[in-house]
Amino acid sequence: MLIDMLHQYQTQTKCLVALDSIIFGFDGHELKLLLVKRGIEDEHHTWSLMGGWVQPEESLEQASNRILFELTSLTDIYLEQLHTFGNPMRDPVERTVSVAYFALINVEDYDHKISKNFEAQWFSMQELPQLLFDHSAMVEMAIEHLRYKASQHPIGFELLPEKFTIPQLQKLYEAIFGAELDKRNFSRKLLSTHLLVKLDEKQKGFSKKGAFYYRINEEKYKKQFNTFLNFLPNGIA
Amino acid sequence: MLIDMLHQYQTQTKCLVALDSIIFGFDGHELKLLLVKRGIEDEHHTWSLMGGWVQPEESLEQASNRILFELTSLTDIYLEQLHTFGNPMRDPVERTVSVAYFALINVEDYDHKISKNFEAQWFSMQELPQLLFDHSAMVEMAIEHLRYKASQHPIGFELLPEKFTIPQLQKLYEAIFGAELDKRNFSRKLLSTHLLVKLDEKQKGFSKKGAFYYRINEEKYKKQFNTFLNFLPNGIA
DNA sequence: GCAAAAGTGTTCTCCTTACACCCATGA
DNA sequence: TCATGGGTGTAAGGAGAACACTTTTGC
Repeated sequence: MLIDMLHQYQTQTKCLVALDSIIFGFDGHELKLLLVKRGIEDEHHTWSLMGGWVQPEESLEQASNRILFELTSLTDIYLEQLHTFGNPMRDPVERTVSVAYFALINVEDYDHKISKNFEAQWFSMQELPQLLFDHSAMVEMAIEHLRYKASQHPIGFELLPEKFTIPQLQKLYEAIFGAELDKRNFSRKLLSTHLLVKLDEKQKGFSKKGAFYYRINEEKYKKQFNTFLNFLPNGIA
Repeated sequence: MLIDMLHQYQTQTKCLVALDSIIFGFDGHELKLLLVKRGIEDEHHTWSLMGGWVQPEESLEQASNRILFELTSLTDIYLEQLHTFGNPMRDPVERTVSVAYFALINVEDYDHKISKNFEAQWFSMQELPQLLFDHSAMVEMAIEHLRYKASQHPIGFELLPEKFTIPQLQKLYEAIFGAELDKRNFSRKLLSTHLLVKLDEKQKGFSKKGAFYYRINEEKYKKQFNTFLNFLPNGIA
């Protein structure tokens, strides 16, 4: 027995499809989340994730890149689909299915380019305000995913400038996991991947000795992306 | 500057929201995929994933459970959201965003309960037919996810009957990964989790000696689900 | 008694961990 | 010269991998 598909297309109720971005940033000390203010009748001036509607002619990936660009003017951002949220009551205005993407950007890049069309602000993960709808659940899931992902891949790069030092990267990992790591073991494990290229330049102004900058070996990184490593001591996560 | 949200709700074009299920099964030897025949004008009698439309009053989880139940009459199935597919051209009839769920069931359970409303069939993963739309990409992603998940959690249970033997579970893992595993190391690693309860009963009829049945310790399993283990020799995956 | 699958133990190696000292530099 | 953070080496313990023989029982 076959399903009469064409009939079904016509009788189905359609649904609004939105997209929300969980945007993580790192300022050198703390992990941060980028939020925007939204004005909605009942809930005026609530902070929320940056979001938007999926347009008729664009894919979800395109929509997520567009929406991120509208806010930050950044392209080539690490962006990954996280989960789709579709509870009928999640948006009290009208039923909306929202596809959540999570993004990693470095705060420096962003600050130059912020769009004035939005009232946006970085929040420490420790001090998040009340969020719109089910956005808190999205953030929760995103941080969990970030932890998992960072524990398996050296994904932390994406949150740092192109040139970064190993101590910076370590601080980032410590911020993500809320735990202290041993610098000797961390740098050994990291360098053993051969994904980092040491530069001649040293970081100035922060420490007296100065730490060497590294950059990522893009090619090798892409090739090895699906290689599972283990960036964490066993006790954590 | 605030976004005028209410205005935006009214002017957005809506979209069909569907759901597709990648249903894995295991028959003791091979990993299988459950497909249904769909009749669509241009592409008559194409095999496809089991799918359906998300109804106005139901959540995505509810929809995925309902759709699976319609086909298999099974409840309490392992079901997990995989990814949402939204390319504008993925469905030539009309733009449809599809949320893919992946499901694990054991073939025995299913065979008694199959609904006659669908023409459904198990396919070996080695011999999949051409699939509708982007369903092949969904299957691809699902098998990858199954491999990852199985490498970290003893999730294979879900594909087996309630009582199962360790050699059965090993065969399942070998089917998932397409690799042979050492039975001594496999059973040691598995038993070290203390997630299995040995039963007094032995499997009859398959081997002469007979293997002891085990069942899972549900409580412990749920508690430890997020514990990452490592069920695979390093070389694999 | 033999074929076929079940079940079990040990050694070696490598990765992980824990831990402490010297180095370079700016003030 | 001293304070601050950067950078490296090593020894001990544990987990993973490789590997072979005994057990059970249906035929």
